[in-house]
Amino acid sequence: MPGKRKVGNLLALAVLSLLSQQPMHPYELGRNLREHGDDRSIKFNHGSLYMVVGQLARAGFITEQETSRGGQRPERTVYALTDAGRDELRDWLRDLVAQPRHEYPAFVSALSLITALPPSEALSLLRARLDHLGRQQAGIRALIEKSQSDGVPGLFLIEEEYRLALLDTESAFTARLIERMNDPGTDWMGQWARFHGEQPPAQEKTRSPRRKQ
Amino acid sequence: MPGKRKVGNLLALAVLSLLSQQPMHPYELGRNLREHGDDRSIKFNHGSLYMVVGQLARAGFITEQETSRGGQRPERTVYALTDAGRDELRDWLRDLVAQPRHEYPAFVSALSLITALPPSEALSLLRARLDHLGRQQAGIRALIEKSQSDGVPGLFLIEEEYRLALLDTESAFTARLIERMNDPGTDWMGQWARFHGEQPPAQEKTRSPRRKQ
DNA sequence: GGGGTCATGTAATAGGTTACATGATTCT
DNA sequence: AGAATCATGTAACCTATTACATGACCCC
Repeated sequence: MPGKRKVGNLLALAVLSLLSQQPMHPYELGRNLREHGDDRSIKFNHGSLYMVVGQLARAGFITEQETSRGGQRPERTVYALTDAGRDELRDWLRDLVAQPRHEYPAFVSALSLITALPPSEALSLLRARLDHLGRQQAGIRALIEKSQSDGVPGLFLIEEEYRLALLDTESAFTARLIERMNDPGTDWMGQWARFHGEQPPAQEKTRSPRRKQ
Repeated sequence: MPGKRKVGNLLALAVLSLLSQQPMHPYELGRNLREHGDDRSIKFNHGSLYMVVGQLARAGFITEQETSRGGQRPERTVYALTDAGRDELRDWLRDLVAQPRHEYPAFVSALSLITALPPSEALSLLRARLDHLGRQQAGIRALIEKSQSDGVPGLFLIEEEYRLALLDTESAFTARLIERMNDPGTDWMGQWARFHGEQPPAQEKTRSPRRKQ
């Protein structure tokens, strides 16, 4: 429903945002993204950056401003935001904040197929995940505390706080899943064992109670 | 770190899983994915399906079994899982369950750049999001209840429950963010207003307290 | 002064999405 | 019978990731 953007990669949004502060050449964009840790929130790699900059230029959101300054370095081009680019930045961001969209986290996929594993193995894998999650949580907590003690205003930590909240939820869910599997009251292990290894029945899933036949 | 898979698209995992139950031709795979609502957990579109099937075949995880049955329909090819494919399915799934990996949800990106919007606008956009989230939550709750009353075992609803848990977290976080913005004690709106519209300072973000200079 | 790594970018390849094509079935 | 929809796939086009290239600076 939300009409396609000319340039869809979120990396482009970060580029627009940086250029809204001052003109830069691509490499500088990359440096800023890394230094400010934006690459934790937005997938970034060298190649994609140049691609995205090219797309933005073709779409008229940014323009070359000057070119080939500096001694004998390989010809760098400085880009600046256009008015259209400024509009796109605002509009895109508005959309992103206001409109949640359906996403596909890997763990959702994993859960939807997990019954293909034998139940006892699934249990131990879930325990391993819980372990790793704990480490990640600790990492983010440390990061937040360090930033705070470095005087970074709380405003600039919200995305890490959000990420942490997601991790907490995932941990809690995983732990609860393990419990439910072990709880004989739910008979999950029984169902699981019955489905596992049988051919057709793993079919009968979520919706669509098999039309009449 | 986790060595690249020959075929990386999660849709391929779903294909392996379906073929582990019985051989099928691609269109049938698609029908099953849709009918069982797997397309809520795994991104799916017609074109990608054929691509992925091709990749799996080249990688030796599946093979053509028979071809061109049926009257004058356009030549359909039935694929079956190979032993290598069965191994890959298990191994991939194990990895996916046990190892959480860094992801990039759109809302994290949005939060990391949200200060580019004027604070009052951000507030109303967040309220709008909260609204949409509420609707999505209601939708999933309804789906789960309907499935339960249709007799679908709880085991097959875990991925929807997990998704719901994520939504709940996002809602709570968003609501709390709105509160904190309105709380004069935090002075977020003050900081925000100061950063917003100023050129360089929106720089000073998360990590890296600007090396000495 | 030669071996790394920084700075800067281009090109080749692989991956994924959209559009196109066409016989069969069903609806009105 | 013509329109819509299903069934089935191929091809064209974008996007994104990896690999390649090369002068400058920095370290011991």
